[in-house]
Amino acid sequence: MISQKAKYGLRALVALANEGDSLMIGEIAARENIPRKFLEQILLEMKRHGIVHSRRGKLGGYSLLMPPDKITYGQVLRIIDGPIAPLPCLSRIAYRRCPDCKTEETCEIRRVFARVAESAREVLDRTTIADSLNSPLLANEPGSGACAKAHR
Amino acid sequence: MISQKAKYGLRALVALANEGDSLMIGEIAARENIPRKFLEQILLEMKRHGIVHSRRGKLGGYSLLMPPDKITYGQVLRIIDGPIAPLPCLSRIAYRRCPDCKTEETCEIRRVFARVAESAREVLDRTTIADSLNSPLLANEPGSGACAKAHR
DNA sequence: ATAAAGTCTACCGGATATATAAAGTTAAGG
DNA sequence: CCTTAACTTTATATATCCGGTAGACTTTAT
Repeated sequence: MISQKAKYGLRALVALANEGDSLMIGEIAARENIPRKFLEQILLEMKRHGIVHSRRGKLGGYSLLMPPDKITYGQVLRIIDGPIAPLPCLSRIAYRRCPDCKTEETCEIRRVFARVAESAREVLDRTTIADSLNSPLLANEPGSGACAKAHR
Repeated sequence: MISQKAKYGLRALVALANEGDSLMIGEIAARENIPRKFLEQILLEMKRHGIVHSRRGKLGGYSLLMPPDKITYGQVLRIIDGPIAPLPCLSRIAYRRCPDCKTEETCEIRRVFARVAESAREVLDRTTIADSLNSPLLANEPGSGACAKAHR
């Protein structure tokens, strides 16, 4: 299960992309039904990771720092929820050896979850915010969503 | 990430399948490097779900209640960790509506995670304990692991 | 009867999830 | 320049889960 926080974060990005312009936290929170103060934390975190940009003061707000088709689901999930891999010893961003488990190469269950991780990444790293837009305007260039759709 | 508990549970089942016979909790715990008392809870839970069988008293122990190629990874994970679906509104065993999210059909992120869930199930529901055995004796009938392997 | 196994119930410390609160900073507009 | 409406930062709260331990109890073979 992904966290509520990640769900909120993704929905906020989709809202920003749909708007195509800057939006205030309060406006996003209201539209997407997200607790306002919680959303603040989430957007802050995404800002620190260079996904969004903010302007302070009156007339402030958040806006995307990259085009929607460059922001992948995987990227966002890794920021908010951490590794996608189902085992620490399969994570690319936070590899840790399993403390039990004698040898990694012969671990019976590792092989299985490696396949799960691979197929999850296949979807999450190829699907972008642009693939979730309301108006399917720019979502249909060959690079992104179409590929992910074609593969299954 | 799957829980430590699920990892232990799967490894215990593989150990039982490799042995092909009854094993005491303490023996499994020692072989697989699992805290003994914790393993008790895990095996009990699997017993309640009809995966294993136990004998009490001296000469007691645990043994599999089904052939290893009938026990899927998905089955075990659902018992120990709960739903495989990344969103509650995508779970088959524990469906819950997302409390936020106005309409389920148009939820932008739901479609994406539906594909993740599908591909995870594709692996986990087709892979069995038999696919993880040491000796690849009976692991090669067409029904189970071979199919999962062929698909990617 | 006793030793050795599983069974049951309870508990515990730390981490994580989901927020909420309060006290700043910054910038626009009058 | 001062007010206001935004974002920022830090702290706090609370509930739940995770990983594990403890101890008393029941069952069975010898």
